[in-house]
Amino acid sequence: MSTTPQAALTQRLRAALAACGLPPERGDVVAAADTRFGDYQANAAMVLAKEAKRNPRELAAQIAEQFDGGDLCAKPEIAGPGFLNFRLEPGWVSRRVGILSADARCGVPEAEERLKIIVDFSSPNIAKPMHVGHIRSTILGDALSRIARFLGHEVVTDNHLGDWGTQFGKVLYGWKHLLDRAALERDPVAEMTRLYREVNAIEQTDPAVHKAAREELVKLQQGDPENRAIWQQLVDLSWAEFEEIYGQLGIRFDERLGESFYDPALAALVEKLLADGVAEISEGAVCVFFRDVPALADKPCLVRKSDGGFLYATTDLATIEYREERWEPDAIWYVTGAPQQLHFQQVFSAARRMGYGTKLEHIAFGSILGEDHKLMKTRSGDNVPLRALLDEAVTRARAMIEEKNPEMPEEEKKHIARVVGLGAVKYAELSQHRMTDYVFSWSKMLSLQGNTAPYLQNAYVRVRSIFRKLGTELGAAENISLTEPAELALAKKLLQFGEVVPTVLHEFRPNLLANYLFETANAFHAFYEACPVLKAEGPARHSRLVLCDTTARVLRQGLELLGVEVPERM
RNA sequence: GCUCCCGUAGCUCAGGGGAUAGAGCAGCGGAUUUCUAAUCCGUUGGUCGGAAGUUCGAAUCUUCCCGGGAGCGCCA
Repeated sequence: MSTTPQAALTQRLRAALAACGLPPERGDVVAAADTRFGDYQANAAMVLAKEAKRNPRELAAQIAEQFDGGDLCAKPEIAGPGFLNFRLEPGWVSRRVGILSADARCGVPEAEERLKIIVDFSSPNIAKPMHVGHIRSTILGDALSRIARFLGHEVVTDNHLGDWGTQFGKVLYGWKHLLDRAALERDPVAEMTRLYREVNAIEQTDPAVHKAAREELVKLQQGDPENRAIWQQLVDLSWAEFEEIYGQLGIRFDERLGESFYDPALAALVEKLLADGVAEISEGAVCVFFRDVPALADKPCLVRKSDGGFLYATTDLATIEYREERWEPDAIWYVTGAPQQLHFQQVFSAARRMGYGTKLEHIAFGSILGEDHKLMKTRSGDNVPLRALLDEAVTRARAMIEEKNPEMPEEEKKHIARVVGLGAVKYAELSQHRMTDYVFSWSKMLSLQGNTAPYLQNAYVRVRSIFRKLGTELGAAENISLTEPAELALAKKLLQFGEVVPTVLHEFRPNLLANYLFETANAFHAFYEACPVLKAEGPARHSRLVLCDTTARVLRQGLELLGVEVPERM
C-alpha cells in the first residue's frame, strides 16, 4: 500500500501523454483546487499546448481520449482554458479505504532515497531557564525529525547546548561569592540566573569584580579543576531541568554535544582555515571573506577575535567538521530563528569553502508575540519561562475538562489535561507557517473550534467512543462500499494522507500536515453528523466502521508526527 | 547605508504560477429524545499594502515604492 490517488492518476496520465507523443514527465496531477471541479486536476494540456503552439482545449481532448482510467476514474472532463479534471470512482475509493485500513503506514510511502540527516534544534543555554524563545525550535525540530524518520530517513537529533561562553565567568564568580545553597536546592536554574544577574549588576560599578569574573572565565577555559567542577555542576543541574521539560513534551535527543565539546578543536580549525587560505587576518582578527558573493561582500565572517578568542561561527564550523567526520551526513538542518539568517549564510558559505558539499539548511522561523503584538514577555519584561507556560497550558485544559466532565476519575483528568494542554501549545506552533510571527493566544489554541489540537483530538475521541459502544474492535476490512457524499469526501481525504506527509519536508512545513489533519477532522465531523454508524445496518454499518477506524488511525498517526498525543476520552 | 522576513475579510491565519481567493473567531440565521452539540449546516464580509513588468493565466514570479519587524567584523 503505497499508491496514493495522485500517484495512480499521474501514472495513467503519463501513459496518455506518451500515447499522444507528448513528454510523459509533464503529466503532473494535483489535488483539485476546488472539489466542484473534481478530485484531481492536471494542467499539462495548457502548458504543453503553449510549447507546441496548439490549441489547449483540443490538446486536452486528445489527451483525455487516450486516457485510460481503468476502475480508478472515468474519462477526465475538460474545463476552462484546458484543465483536465478527474473524479475518482466510488468503488475504487472504497476498495482503497479497505486497503488503507490495514496499512501500518497509513498509506505514506517511504522516501525513495534514504538520507542521513542531522537535526540541530532546541539548544538552550546552560544556567538560564528555557523560555518561549526556545519553544519553536524545540517543537518544530522535533516534528521535522519525527516526519523524516517516518519517511525512512536516518535521523540524528542533536541538542547543541549553549554550555560555553563568557556568561560563565560571571556565574562562576557569583557561585564562589554569592551562592545561596538553599535556593540552589529549591530551584537550581533560578539561582544560577540570579547569580548571573547580580554579578552583571555589580560589575557595572565595580571594575574589580568585572576583572575577577573575567579571570574566572579564563581559568575555566584553561582547565582549572575547581572551575571545571563547578561548571560541570551548572551543566548537570541545568540539564536535569531541561530533561524534565523534554520529558513532559515527549522529546528526546540522540546527542547533546554542546558548544564546550568543540572548544578543544577551535584553535586548530582556525589555523587550518588560515593555512588553506580560506581565512585571512584582518585588523588583528581572523576572517573569512566572501568577495565573490554580492550579498556577503561587505560581511565577513569572524572566526577569531583580535584577542585570540573564538566566536559563534568558529564553533559552528568546528561542529560541521565533527559531524562530517563522524556521520558523513547527507544534510544538516538547523532549526533556529530568522534573525540568524546572515550568520548561517556566512557559516554555510565558509563550510563550502572548506570543501564540504553536505546540504546545509537553515530552517528559520518567526517570533512569538504577546497579545500586544510585541515580543512575548512577562509583565516585568523578562522572557516567559517555558515551564510556567506549559504548566499553564495543562491547568487551563484541566479547567475545561472539569467543566465538561466533572465525574471523570482523577487519574484520567490529569492525563487528558496534559495531552490536551501540551498538544494545544505544540499544535498552535505547528499549524502556523513557520515564518510568520504569530500571536500567542490561550483561548484560540485551546478552542474546540477551528484549526486546533483539541478539535482534532475530539474527532479522534468521537471515533473511539463509537468503538467503546460497539464493544469490539474491527474485523477484516472487506467489501467496503461508500456511497454517501460525506462518506466519500472523508474517504478521499484519508487517501491523501500519503500525499501530504512527504510534502512537509520539501520546505520544512509541518503546517501543511496540520492543515490536512484539520480538513480531515472537519470531513469526519461532517460525516458523523450526516451518517449514523452504529444505527446503520449491514454493509453500510460495516463500511462506516472501517471509515471511522481509518480516520482515527490517520489522525493519531498524523498528530504523532507532530508530536501531539490523542486521548481516548476528553 | 546594505541585507533578510512579513503585509490577504473587523480579528487570528491558510493558500506561494491555474478556474468564482479560503478557514476559524466575531456577526446573523438554523439543527440537539446524541454514536460526546466539546459538533454540524447556512449566511454577511476582501481594489490579496501600492505601481509597473513577465505570462494564455499573478495573491503567488521580477523590479521599484510604502508600511512593520529583524540582522549587519571582534556576543551567542
